[in-house]
Amino acid sequence: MVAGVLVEISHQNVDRIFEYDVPGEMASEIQVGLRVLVPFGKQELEGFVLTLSHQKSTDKELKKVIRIVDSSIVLSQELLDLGVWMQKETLATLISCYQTMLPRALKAKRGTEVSIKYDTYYRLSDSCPQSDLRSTQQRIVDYVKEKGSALRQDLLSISASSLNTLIRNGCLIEEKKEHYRLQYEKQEIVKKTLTPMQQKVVDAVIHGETKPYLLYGVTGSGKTEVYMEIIDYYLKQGKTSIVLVPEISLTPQMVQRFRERFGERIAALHSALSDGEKYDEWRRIYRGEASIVIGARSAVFAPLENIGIIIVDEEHSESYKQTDPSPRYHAKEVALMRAKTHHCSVVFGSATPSLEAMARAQKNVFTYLELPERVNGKSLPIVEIVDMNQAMKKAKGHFSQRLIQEMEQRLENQEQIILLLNRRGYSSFVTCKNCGYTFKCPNCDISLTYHKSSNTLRCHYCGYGEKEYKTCPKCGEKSLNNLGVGTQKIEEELHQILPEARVLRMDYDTTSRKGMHEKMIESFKKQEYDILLGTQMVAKGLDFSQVTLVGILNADTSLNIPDFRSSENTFSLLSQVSGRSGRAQKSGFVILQTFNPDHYAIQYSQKQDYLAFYQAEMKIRRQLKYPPYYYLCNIRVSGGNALLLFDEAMKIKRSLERNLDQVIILGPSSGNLFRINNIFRYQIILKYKSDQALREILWKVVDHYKGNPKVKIDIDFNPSQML
DNA sequence: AGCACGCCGACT
DNA sequence: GTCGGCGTGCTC
Repeated sequence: MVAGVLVEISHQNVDRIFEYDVPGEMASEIQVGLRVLVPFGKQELEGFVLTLSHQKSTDKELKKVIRIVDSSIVLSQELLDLGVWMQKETLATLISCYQTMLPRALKAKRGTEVSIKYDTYYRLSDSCPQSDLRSTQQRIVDYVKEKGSALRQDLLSISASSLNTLIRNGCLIEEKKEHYRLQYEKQEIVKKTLTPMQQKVVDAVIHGETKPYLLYGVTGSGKTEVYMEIIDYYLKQGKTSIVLVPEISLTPQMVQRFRERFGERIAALHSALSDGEKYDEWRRIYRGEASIVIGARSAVFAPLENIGIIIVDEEHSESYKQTDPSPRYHAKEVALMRAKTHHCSVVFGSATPSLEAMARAQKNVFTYLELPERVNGKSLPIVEIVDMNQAMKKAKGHFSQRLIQEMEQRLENQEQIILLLNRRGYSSFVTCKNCGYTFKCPNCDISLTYHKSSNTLRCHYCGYGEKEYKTCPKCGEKSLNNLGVGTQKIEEELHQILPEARVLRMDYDTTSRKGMHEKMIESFKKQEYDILLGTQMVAKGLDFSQVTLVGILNADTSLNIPDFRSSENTFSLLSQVSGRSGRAQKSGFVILQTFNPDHYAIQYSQKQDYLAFYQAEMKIRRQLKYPPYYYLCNIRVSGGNALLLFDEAMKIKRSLERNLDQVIILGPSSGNLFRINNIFRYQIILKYKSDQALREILWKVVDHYKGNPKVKIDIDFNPSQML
């Protein structure tokens, strides 16, 4: 037999099937979707078996498969097909598509093996006398009899010596069972009664057409309950579910809510798990032991069969697009593709739907559903804008008089406050007030950022660092200015303004230790603190009943990012964080400090009017030919020689101009990330309405440069950001 | 990605 | 004359 194998190297040159001879003794075991070890040139590599046949398709002598790695397949036919689709969609290598579908422990890659852990169990043998044993032995036998099969550790705790005697006498038979690193306690099943509006949405999905749905639900409208009810319906039909959430909202609390309802039917896949734990969860899913998978982007590849529903929560989140390592896939598109093969519906939920999703809803590609009211019957919080251009004069640090006044009142009433420091697109670079000198990375054209914890200036792109300077290296003046505020600075200010307030600071520094994030949330919930101060991470999903005030310290930093989605992202962030206020009995209030009080994203945030924002933003997108009116594609050309690179980029542009019509071609431009780690880059941006010929032509470009060490081509369809 | 083969510059 | 640069090509 001949096996067609795709080896583990992600490179255009070898991203194709290589054929191997299957030795006779392997013929009965080998299957498509298994990993095998094969000789490849001088090396030995792992690869996936993609085809099996009785005839080779080359004249060359075939080498032999060395061994089979897996006892059962790691990629089903569905996932193998999905990979081929992804490869065409993203123009990445096929092997990289398969690698991203699997937990690290199963990626065809040598040296990544994670050992399965086993527990030892005992059951009674037929020859075992049921009575007339010594008393401790009898206790063990009774215990095993009652349980059917008992864990060694438990029996040891009764009596080690009696256990050994029983084993020696052949009374107990040893069994090995897989030990999952994560153990779940059985939960009381909690089910909340749905409001009529929630029920209506549930009915629409489970009894309606099999198609994608967009669920627009304001913050606090109880979307999660709706998801769970839908999942429950399919669970009872013997079907499985996928729930995608942004990594940032995949908190233990969130998983806990699902576990309270569905117990051990839940498998959670998130970055906090170790490789071994992820592998265990993957195997529970694979074996059908878990039928509801909740996880971030890559959970869309969960090895489920018979999927009944796919839910994408916080649909607007940019985290569903993979940017950095290729394949640059979009989990929402993968979800739609899997739904198509499984003939199931998809629910995209958000309080601020992406323009793309909303536009699809308006064209009835998605069925539009809404939850316009909060479950507690309260109206959305009132948002007050403070114009910082005026308020600066009387402000203390970053706090306007109005905000301080409101905070004092909450402290008096023993209510809680959330403060958001919008750090998106924010950098704390160091400049000289005297001569304007800024510290830049010697390898990248990027300003260095000040890191207080280590007292160093660091480059975010390559990690280069140098110690902090006291004087300007150019003019020698002692007038270095640390631009940009961190949460630490704000915390210091708070202590001066409200010395009695108990402040909890939550940012990447304080939550990086494992488990800190949830600890902080718990202690804030218990009202051990008055004020929760943090970055983006305080905006999402948190549900604190005692929070009645949200203060947004700087609403507009994210407006200044040179990206066409900056308004959308700002509107979304502001809506999300405002929604943290007034979630229980008390009404919520929001103070929004801004230097751009007239900007439409700010204005509509204040009014909490998503639809009006949507319409305003759509007009702008149409004028500027941006999504959802046009698709975007970013072609990145990078390499070590800037001059040669520009020539090559121009060649690509001209060739695209010759071969494509009705496509707008911009660039090549260097952008502000021109040089990173001494690698230069240009980008060409395409705007297009229909992509019929585009992928084929771009594939030819990729093919032309494959193996060229001087020019690297990276293609990103529908990029999430375009800096 | 690795690794070998091959064709031109500065050395014992 | 040789050692070694990295351009080019191949891996079933």
